[in-house]
Amino acid sequence: MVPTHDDPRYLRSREAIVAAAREVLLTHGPGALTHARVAEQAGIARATVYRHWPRSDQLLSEAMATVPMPFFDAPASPTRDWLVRELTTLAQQLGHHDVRVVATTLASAALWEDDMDARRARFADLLASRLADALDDARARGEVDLHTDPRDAAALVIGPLYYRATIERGTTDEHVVATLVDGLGRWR
Amino acid sequence: MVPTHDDPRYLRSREAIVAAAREVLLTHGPGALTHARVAEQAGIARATVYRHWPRSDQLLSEAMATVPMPFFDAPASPTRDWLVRELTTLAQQLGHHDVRVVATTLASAALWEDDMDARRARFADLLASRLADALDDARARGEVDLHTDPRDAAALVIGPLYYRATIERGTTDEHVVATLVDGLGRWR
DNA sequence: ATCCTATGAGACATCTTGACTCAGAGCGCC
DNA sequence: GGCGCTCTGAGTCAAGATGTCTCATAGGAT
Repeated sequence: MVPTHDDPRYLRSREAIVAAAREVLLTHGPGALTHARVAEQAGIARATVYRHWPRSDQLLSEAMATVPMPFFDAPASPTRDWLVRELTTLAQQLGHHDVRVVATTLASAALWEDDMDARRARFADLLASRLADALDDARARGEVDLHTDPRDAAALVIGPLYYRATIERGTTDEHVVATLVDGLGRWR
Repeated sequence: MVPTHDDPRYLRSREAIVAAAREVLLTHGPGALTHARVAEQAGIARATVYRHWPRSDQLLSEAMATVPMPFFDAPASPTRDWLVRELTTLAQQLGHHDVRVVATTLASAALWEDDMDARRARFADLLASRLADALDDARARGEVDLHTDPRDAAALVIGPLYYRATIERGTTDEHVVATLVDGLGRWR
């Protein structure tokens, strides 16, 4: 009666579809993400794809969810060193094609689809919160005198990396990361 | 024999198509930009749209070109004041839906289409060059000691505004702009 | 071995896409 | 005003895409 969803055949198809959707998204872009194309890439029947994800925007959601996006790790002390490490990692991840695809697709799709916008909001909020918390903590410990509101910090330090990666299509070096961190406030 | 291209009928159709394409792009997104939809929006025959722009990516190019994008004006002195003015304007323009649509569409489409990537590169280079030139000039006049390479300045100051507008979907206030400008170097 | 469920293969109607045709209207020119 | 020329509107058409449905069969639980 009720669909099981733990049938090995079901899970196998599901995995094949997700992997194929991911592949299509990353190599041909969100515009190429159709049921037919995913079925072909996965080597399964078109009807099966429809059974799992009836609408193609769900397919896109799923495909995007499979690409690991950069987040801030748990803060460490001293906060300045932690922040430099995290931003360097983030800059490096933004150098990867997969991450750029998902980031730009997210920013673009969020303007037209509600669930994509919700995903964007969660993503932005998570980054901003983690950074703000770490900075609040550093400030409480007297490690830094901030020049700005901690909630602005994400835009201030991630923004340049993001712009560099998606608009200028280049990489960000260590020196720029250090400049960004020092721009947040006076570190002791 | 040879198509004229200054026939009033031709120009009228062209204008109607461009306006309609712009409208469709801005209200329904690049995915909705089809010949049929543009024809309907423009109130003209579908075949006419094909005659003017046979491929739909050309339609997208045209539509995007109709939206005025922010650039830096000619530098004024003192450079710091000019820069604050320009960045404030830029932040305000990034608050407009039209500009966000074109910016995110550009970043996204550039990953999949060569001419979009060329457009992106021109856009990024123009912004970076104008800013770098203005900063070089300010440095030569002794107005500023830069902390970074002037070619990095665009990412450093535009990046946060761009991130704020497209990922966090918020506005940037004057104080943040001032922080950004002061982060570039020591102004005299 | 038996039953149940998911899949594969295909049929099917419908919609979309891009090309083409042709009559008629709009425009430049005299 | 009248005469050509060219562009447009409206429609047709074939090919392909899209979404639904059916049914035989294979995979897996018991």
